[in-house]
Amino acid sequence: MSKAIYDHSAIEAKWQKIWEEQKLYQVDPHSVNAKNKYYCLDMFPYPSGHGLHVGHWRGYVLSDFYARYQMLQGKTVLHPMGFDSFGLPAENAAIKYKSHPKKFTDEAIVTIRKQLEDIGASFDWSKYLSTCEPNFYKWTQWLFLQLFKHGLAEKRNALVNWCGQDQTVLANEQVVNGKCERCGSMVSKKELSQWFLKTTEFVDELIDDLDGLNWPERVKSLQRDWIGRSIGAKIIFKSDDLSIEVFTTRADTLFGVSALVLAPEHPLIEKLVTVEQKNAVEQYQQSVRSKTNVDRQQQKETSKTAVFTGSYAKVPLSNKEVPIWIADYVLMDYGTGAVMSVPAHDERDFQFAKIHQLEILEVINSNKTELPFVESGDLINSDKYNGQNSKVAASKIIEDLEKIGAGSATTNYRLRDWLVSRQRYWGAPIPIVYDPQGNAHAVKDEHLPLLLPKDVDFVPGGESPIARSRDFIELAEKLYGKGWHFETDTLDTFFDSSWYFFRFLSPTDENSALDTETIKNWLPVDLYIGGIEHATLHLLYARFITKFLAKYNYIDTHITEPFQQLYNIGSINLHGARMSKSKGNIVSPDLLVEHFGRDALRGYELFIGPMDVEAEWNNRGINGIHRFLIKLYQISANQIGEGRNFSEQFARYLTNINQMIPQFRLNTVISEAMKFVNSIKEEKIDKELFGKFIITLAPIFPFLCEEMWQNLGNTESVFKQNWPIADTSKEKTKITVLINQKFIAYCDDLGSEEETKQLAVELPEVKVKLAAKKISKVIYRSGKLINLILD
RNA sequence: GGGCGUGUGGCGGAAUGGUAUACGCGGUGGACUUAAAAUCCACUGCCGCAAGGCUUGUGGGUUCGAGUCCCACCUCGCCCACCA
Repeated sequence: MSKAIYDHSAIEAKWQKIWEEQKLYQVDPHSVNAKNKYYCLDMFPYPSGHGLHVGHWRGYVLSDFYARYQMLQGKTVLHPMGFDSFGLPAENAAIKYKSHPKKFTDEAIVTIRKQLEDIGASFDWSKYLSTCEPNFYKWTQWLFLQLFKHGLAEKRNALVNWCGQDQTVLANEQVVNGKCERCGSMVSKKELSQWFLKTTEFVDELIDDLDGLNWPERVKSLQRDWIGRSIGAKIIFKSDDLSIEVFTTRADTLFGVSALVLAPEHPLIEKLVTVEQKNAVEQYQQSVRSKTNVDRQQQKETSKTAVFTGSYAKVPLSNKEVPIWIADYVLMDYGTGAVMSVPAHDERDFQFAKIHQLEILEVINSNKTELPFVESGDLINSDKYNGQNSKVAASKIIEDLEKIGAGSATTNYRLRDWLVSRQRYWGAPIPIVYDPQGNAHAVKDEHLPLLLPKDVDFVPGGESPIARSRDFIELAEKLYGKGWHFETDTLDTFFDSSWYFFRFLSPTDENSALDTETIKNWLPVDLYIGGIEHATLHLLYARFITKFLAKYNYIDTHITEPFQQLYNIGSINLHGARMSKSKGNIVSPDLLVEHFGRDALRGYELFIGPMDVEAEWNNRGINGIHRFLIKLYQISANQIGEGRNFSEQFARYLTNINQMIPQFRLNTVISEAMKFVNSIKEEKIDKELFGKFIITLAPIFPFLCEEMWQNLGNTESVFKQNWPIADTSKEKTKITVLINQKFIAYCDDLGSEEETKQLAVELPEVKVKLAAKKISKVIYRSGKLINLILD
């Protein structure tokens, strides 16, 4: 038998070129029947100067598997790729090297695009887009203006998150444990006038529509928790003529209130504080102000610092007088910034009351001796509500409060509006122009894109770099008149990525942002692949934008969700840590590709372990896949012909992988393929059967499979074929014979216990074990096993 | 503190309640080679010369049968965290 040489470099170069010439992956989205489409999308990358590592490959290989698999299922597959190319890293690099962010970005794009092509993924590059290009951000600006026109983009004063390192404000979602999500430095609070998008307008849909999505439960619950819906009541407490509003989820415990507690920043404090307490209160407020948010939150149970205002408030319905306190465990930016303290039935209030010697009155009956008792039960010490169940009592109390104008049922959310202004250069300018009186107006459509000015020193200085551009100042006056000026902040780059998946359907359309008809056919995305780190960032923003566009008919109103199925790929680690340039534990794919080939690396990325969990990289593991490919190639070159009938093995293989593929179990798909190949050994295999086998492997090993496919005499691409149909008709039913739980042999399943037992006891292996012993019991499971229990 | 995971050979990992350790890596021995690499073949959970016994974090339970289901505990990991 002659040795065929598996020359991966030659094979890969050959098919890469041919596929490109044939435009194998290019689709015309306008011509496709919606039923037969498959939109497969990767979270598009930021063009980092560090290039791709083997961890990045994993996601792209996975999405490419499904793109190609769906082609073989007869679907028209859209699998586009582009770059999320505005953002801080390029700008910071430019400052460091006294260059321009565009230059860094362009260079990185060239490198990464080359690396992406190396993967051999089925990207349709004709749909390419890059968010920093004017032909994209023109429409990003347009989108912002649509939000503005519908009153969903608004400039307002607010206490916002400020990153001193990056010299810009951040959205709530970009603050992680009090630190900047990008640079890790401490975030402080600043009162600033900023642009907000009203994500809270869609808050209920953002929670409720999660139910219909095929997303990992983990991500759904992260979003639910982030949005944080709590159903409860607003209750108004009177202190002389002042009204203090609190939010509570436990209106049933109203008769157990022993104090009102306000956040230190609460605006009513000034009016509430008595002369005697003035000094103490001001000192307390001062001490809180000097704490960072993290310090403030890290105290938790250990200490509940607080100060008394000297004033009292009346509890509605009971008319009890309770003291008004100030404590920093109450947060100004949640609810109303004030709470009613019920020590007997709330952990925090209990600690607070113990430290400051407040009354602890039980109003829910519990058998437990230990307080606080936070569950529901029947009311006690609550006047006419005594004996009622707390759930019932809560709604009754709210009803009664409503009658006297002292409260109402309400729902409170943790989600805040999305702050999108950034005081940095490398982003899309916010397309707003101010008249001489300072009123905001939309930049006219004919002036879009409002280009980023070039004459800018973009070293950050707390105000936006483009405010210092002469060109930008002059342009505003030229277009709009004397005294007019543009907004000088830029848009959060998450705004760019919140709509890019629509633009892939018409990336070069100069007349409109959205191709509504095509979007109607192609959205939602069928499979979206990326890391879990965007659970409450990008994925939330993209859902918001989609809901906005659907509500106002920019897209078909049925498309209320952007991503039907989401899959989170587990990270690839080295030495126990996620690969990153800063940790210095990067494995580059380039040498592996050269040595083992793209197919082998693709296969190993999938073989390394389950797709949704982290995996530890081991360079040597790729050997196994490479050997497998060599074996495969040998068979295709030398062992095709009349020989043993492998149709039974193949049927089993196909049945197994058909189950595994929808569950993303691609590591075991490869195992199954290896088993099948191992069973062939040196024997001949039927050409048609082997061809079917090649088709099933083509999504993983596209280059080699196309080569083998065409070497078998086929002239059309393997990706134009149909996925084989599993033939289960020939499968014989063999079942396991056990004696006292131990495996003994296989035997035919005759369908009934009696017949099968007769057959089983005649097997030589069974006869030996049985000897003179008596069978006391038979357990027969049709199609599975027969278990003979001996005395 | 709350939520969600996880625990199987030297390693990555496999196993609709039915032969635990598939598949691969690594290792050992052999073939080929002047030699090496590559490739191929055999063996490779643990104890034992063997027969045989033991083994899925620990302890219970359900079952003819448990890595898998139930209860309790331990380990490690991730996320959220004074959200009223």
